[in-house]
Amino acid sequence: MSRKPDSRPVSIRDVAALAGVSLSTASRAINNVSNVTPEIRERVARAVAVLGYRPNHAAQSLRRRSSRTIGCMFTDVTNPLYARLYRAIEERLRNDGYMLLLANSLNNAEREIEILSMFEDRGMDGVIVAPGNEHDQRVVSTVENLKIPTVVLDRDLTTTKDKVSFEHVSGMKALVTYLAELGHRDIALVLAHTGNRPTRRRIEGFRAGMKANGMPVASDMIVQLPTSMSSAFHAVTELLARNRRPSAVIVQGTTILNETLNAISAAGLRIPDDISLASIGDPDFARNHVPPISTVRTDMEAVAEQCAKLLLTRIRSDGAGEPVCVRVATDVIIRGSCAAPTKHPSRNTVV
Amino acid sequence: MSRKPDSRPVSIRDVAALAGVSLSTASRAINNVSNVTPEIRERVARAVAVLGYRPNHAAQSLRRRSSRTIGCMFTDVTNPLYARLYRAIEERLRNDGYMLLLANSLNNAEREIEILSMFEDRGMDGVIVAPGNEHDQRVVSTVENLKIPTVVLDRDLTTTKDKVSFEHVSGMKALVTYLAELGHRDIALVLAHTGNRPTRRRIEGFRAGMKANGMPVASDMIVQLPTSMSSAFHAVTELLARNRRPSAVIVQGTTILNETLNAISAAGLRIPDDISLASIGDPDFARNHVPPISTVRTDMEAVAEQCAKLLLTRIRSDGAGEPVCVRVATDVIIRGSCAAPTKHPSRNTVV
DNA sequence: GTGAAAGCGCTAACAG
DNA sequence: CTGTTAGCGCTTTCAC
Repeated sequence: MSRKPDSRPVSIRDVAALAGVSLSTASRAINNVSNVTPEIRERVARAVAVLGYRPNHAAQSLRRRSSRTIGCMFTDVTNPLYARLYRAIEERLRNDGYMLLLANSLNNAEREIEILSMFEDRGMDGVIVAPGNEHDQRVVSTVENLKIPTVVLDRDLTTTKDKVSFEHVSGMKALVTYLAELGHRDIALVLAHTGNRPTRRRIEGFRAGMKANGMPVASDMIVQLPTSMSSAFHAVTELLARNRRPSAVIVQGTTILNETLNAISAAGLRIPDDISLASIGDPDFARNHVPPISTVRTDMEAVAEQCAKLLLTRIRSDGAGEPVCVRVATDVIIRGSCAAPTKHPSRNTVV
Repeated sequence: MSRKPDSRPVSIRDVAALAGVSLSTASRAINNVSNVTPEIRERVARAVAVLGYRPNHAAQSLRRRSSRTIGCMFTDVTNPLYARLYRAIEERLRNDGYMLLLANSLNNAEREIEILSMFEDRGMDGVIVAPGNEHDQRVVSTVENLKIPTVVLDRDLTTTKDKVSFEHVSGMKALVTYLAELGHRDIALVLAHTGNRPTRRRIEGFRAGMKANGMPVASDMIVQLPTSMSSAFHAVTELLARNRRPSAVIVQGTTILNETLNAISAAGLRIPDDISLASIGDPDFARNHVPPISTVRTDMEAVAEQCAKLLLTRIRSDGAGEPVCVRVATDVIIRGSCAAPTKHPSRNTVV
């Protein structure tokens, strides 16, 4: 049965020998490249099957100068948004035979630089990155100098790399408009304070939405939490205890949404009767919550699709061509957590 | 300045040439192997710096038969537990120069088999896997036949691979005992219905705990939800509406915890005054919740440490040695969500 | 201590 | 259409 003591796994040599053809013919047959007699192709295929031959990936990579691997660098997979995006990218890219290296940068500049250069050293065919340090000059230039196809994800870097960014502004604007049409005027926004694009754009969209609907935005209606881990509970509790309490709150991210729900419940308020709530980002539980939470979300499958397309195109063209910048829409998903504000019966305001 | 048109990146040849030494000496100097004159070492180092030489990973892998890469296969990174574990493993293994390939199996047997064989083909130095299909014979034998160092994570596979498993039983037992000592007798358990080890063991631990404290466990006090995505809200709502409502509920996982919180709040109950709540698994928001949720948790850093240790040992010994099975403790973290049951004033029971 | 040479497993010219 | 040959970039005997 077996001809070798299994010391060395079978190589393409063995296949060629068994099929009675040369090395290169075996290679061609296996890779369906150029013309090979059907009969020979068949013989080689059989030999492959008999021997259980499996190509050596390192050798292929070395020779082809391609690892069929894509590197992903995100701040933290622990963030459900990134987890979902990763899953979607993996799903999309596996169809093309790619596997993914995932590195968490944990927002650390040194580390981001290191990861990026490891990706390069390891011959990634491409990378998808969302550097936490959008403004760190060393990080920015490391990204810029990458010599492999690169997609920058939702960052405002000035770069010649391909980018895919989310349309936060129009989404936020639409959400605010929806709320305005419901009759809300006192709308609060609660989000984490990151210096990055998403936060900036969301605030921008919020402001634009308020303005477009002829509403002023009091500075204390935009609450930026120090870090994404800090307690939104207290911030929201404070918000709800104000003399003039907002009739609607927009909160960003899974963690903050959770804590806001907690705070609203603790305050004895009902959604949407006493207060309307909408979320930026659409964690699974938002849909299953009772009532389900309205959100403004970005379709991660679409994002993944765009990243993949850009990357694959760039890879195939060997990096040639102008940088492309794709924008992915952000949609308002209306569910049951927003309603017309009550005529202040339960508001703290003195009527 | 530059001597080459940058068509080919600099290779170790270039380094050797610039340093005026042979290829092999350059290699030895770079890898700090065998004796090399300090002076030559210095010259080579300088050449490396000047040229910006970076080893070709594919070539190294081919030659060394080691990719310095570990493959991780989990059901779904979207599960916060796996996300945290991944992050911890990455953190631990990067110290040893490893990067990680992450593949989501999505609980699909075909896919698990495919992923595993890709890991093998791609010359992973080791893999850490938690197959969703613990009982699928093909998956099991694929794992068993892997020819690379393997750690099976918290599964009851009969295998000769190294394993690291969580001590669910003792943890659950301790949690139930804690609740019992608080005075609870009607304790419900809500978890997702997976056929896998964690679920089985948790139920086992729950039962053991009840028994040890002289409490009967009514069959309807263990609620298994069809899938982890199904609505725990309704299940818990039903639980709370029972004539004899449980005074304490233990719920498993982030999603179910969320929905349970939602259901309790919707039912107008207070934690821990009206009902005690404890969680299996410790999502970040459990700690930040008001009141903070008591949990039984496994320290993912410890798990990562064990996985890494096992894998590294196995890699260094070239796979030799008996399979090792490590158990990681599961701890009860007491926070504010459990209290002595009230004397049924708010219970549905007719007094 | 250092160099020459072989070869990891594979693909891609280049001949025939 | 197939075989011969030359490397990809690196590590590692084996001589010196």
